[in-house]
Amino acid sequence: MSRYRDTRREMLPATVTDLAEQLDEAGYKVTGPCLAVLRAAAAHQGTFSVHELEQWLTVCGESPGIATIFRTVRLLCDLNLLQRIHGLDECHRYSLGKSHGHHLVCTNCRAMDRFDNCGVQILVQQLEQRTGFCINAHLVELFGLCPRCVAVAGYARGRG
Amino acid sequence: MSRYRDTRREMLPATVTDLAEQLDEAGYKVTGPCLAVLRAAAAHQGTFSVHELEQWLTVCGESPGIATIFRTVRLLCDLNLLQRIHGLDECHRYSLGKSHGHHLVCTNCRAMDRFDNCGVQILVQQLEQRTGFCINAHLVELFGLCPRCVAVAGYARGRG
DNA sequence: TCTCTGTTGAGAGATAGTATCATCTATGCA
DNA sequence: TGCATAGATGATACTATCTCTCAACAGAGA
Repeated sequence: MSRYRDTRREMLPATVTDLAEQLDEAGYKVTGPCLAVLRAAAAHQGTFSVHELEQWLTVCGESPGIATIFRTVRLLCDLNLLQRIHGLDECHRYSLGKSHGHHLVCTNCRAMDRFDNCGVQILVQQLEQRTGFCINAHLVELFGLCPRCVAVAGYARGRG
Repeated sequence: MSRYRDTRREMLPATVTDLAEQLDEAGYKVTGPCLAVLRAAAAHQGTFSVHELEQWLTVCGESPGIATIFRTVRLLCDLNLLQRIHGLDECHRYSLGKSHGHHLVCTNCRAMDRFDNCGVQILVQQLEQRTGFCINAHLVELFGLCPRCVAVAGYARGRG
């Protein structure tokens, strides 16, 4: 077990503490650079890219190497503490959150809402019968405008 | 209108002819290198990457520059004749097909089935009410094993 | 304090994709 | 048929994302 629990716990926001504890429990050392990446991730509501984390850390005067940021992001993904967001055109954004969450992403401001029950079970059953596939994973992401952007821009809506 | 219709039509498979005609109708010249990329795409059942197209073309003794392949792929995407496949970890594969198709991809052999009605309309309505988002696009991709891979490997199934 | 083991970070490199620009080619017109 | 022109090509350089390697560093236990 790392020293993280003893020395740093009190001064960190809950999300960071939580993430750090899970890394700790998974047997990884929660070091300074690692903690910095966690803080950067936690500081970003909605979605973020690795580049954005790097910029945030630079602004804060902490800049672990880009390799460390990528490494920590990959680790968090492996532990299902971080989810990759699949955009319509890009796949280089992430959001903090436990496994099997789906995302509702604002295409204007990148705000994000998360939902769990995506209701594709019936579809999965139908397709398994029709195609003979054995379906064991799915990806459901929704895109649109968040209430604030709708209010600001008054965009017309359409269906994809 | 390009010369493509007059000179090349008879010697090409139907998929290629169809794609070429649509490029033609959209005002693009269907040249030799362009046609080669179309043939490469049509030759790949299921999904393919740009790198795979390049390799296929090289093997066939035709190798338009990588820029041309990317350019043609992007053009086909823009015209909705090609769809980007969002995998769980990668987003660098494509499949031929018209707009708003969803994909059921074999994670073992990359075989692909397509379906249109993904049944997320109810979910969209519920989420719009709950979150205030104005949802106008969605991404639904399913992953599993195709019948052949199921038969060969006898994989146990699980739910994602 | 020493040793061992895991982490960091710099840098090289892989992969995906774009931008630029000289050259080529199809097309329309005379 | 020849010419002018617009659009396509392809080589190359470049950016972005991400991985790999390895020496140096740091924490934990003896």
